[in-house]
Amino acid sequence: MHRKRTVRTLSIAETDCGTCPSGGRCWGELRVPIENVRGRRAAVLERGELLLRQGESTGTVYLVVNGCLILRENLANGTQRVAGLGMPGDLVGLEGYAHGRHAYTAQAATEVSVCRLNVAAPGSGQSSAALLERLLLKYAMQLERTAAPWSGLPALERVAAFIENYASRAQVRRATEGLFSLPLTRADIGSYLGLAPETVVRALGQLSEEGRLSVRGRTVRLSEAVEPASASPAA
Amino acid sequence: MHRKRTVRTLSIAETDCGTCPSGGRCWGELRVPIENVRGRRAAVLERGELLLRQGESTGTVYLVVNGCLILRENLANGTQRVAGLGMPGDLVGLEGYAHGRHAYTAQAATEVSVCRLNVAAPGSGQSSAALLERLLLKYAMQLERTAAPWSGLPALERVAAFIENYASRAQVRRATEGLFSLPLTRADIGSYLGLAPETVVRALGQLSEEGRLSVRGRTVRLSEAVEPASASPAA
DNA sequence: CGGCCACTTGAAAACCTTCAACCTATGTGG
DNA sequence: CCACATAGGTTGAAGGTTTTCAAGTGGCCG
Repeated sequence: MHRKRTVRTLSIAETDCGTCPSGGRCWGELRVPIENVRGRRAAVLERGELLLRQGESTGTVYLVVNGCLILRENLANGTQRVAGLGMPGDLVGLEGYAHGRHAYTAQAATEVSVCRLNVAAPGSGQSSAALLERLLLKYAMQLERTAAPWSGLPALERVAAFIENYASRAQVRRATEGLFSLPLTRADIGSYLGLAPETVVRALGQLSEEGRLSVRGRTVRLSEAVEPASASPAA
Repeated sequence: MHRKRTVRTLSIAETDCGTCPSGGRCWGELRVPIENVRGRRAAVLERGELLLRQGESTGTVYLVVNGCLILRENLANGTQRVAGLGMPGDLVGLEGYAHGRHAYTAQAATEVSVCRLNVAAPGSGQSSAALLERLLLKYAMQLERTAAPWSGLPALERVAAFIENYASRAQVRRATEGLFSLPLTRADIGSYLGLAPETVVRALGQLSEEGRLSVRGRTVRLSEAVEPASASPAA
């Protein structure tokens, strides 16, 4: 194909959401009038162009005005998946803002116009309130976690990912040496992961057999961090 | 069972995150010191207690300090699913804040302690910046959408839900009478939904046959809102 | 002790993926 | 203007995984 990989230095103009032709529609059905929010309106991206790339370290946050962005994520095992869409009104680039590094590549699926938002860099304390930054950061992290990384995976991996994820969010490890108690029933886990309870049972059993963890009832012990799995040059 | 459905009026005390025993750990690995954030520390919820209920219309936002909350969602068809977990550092109750109505019921899976945050009601413009509110609202909506509603569904329903979701986010309907162009390949849709491209093809075909929509290539027309499917007394 | 709930296990059925072939539209070069 | 190349789309059949159904175990509490 001949997809243009350029991120043109888009023609940019100061805009005030109050006077923007979209009439604040991008901000959704809010009950509050748009007044003080200002953005930099960037011109249209053509189909195939990239707005940002995974790994890039810009803190720019964009608001999608029109069109559709595909958010593609390169997985550690070399495969790729579509992690989400950027639709009118969505904010894109928050992981870059929160972590200084974009979690996915955003490619225009149609013609897309975006606004670059004027958000102070995290930690600078310059923006209207320090609280704002803080909540933004929180949210970005939460969002990222919610975008379930176990979407297309087989049941075994889904359960494994869930356990790992739970352990990390529960801040296990340091304190308890990987031994902890899972406060969910098999049915709850299944409901969360989109699996039948029986499948959760069998997956846990198999993970036990494989030595990736040990389970007895709701007590789980994680095996040593067997997590690298990254820069392997396999196909 | 004998689960206590009470939300006790918890013993509440003003706290400053800077002097809290958790030492700001709830806020995660942030690069900025916690100074101005204040919360109201609520006492511990016992296992089984509810922090908030789906449909309730309070605008309270909580920060989980310790423990694990299960977020349960009652679906329109009468079934229930686990929509997520509330773990230490997570914000809970933002849908209530954003829409004035909680999207799920939060039940304590372990002993849980939370802080009630002092966030001004949306629209009041009282908080440190109007921008703050706005970003919060945006985020809450985005979060909610990201928590893919098609998690455990069969392929057919997943594709149907995706199309509906796309159409609504693309703000179709009004303008185009349900006729629009899907800017994704079958492979992209599959990758997003965790399905094989062939499965997407077949699902679209079947949805067409069933009259729920019509597809030709990337052109889609939604049928009349055939969405009620709610209060049917079927088993 | 009996009941309930969570958990476990096995076998059959349903579903989805994979593999392979073929079709269609679009754009390129002759 | 046509032939060809390519990416996307479609269809069929085989195989694997997950769900469903059914039965049985174990622990906790009244």
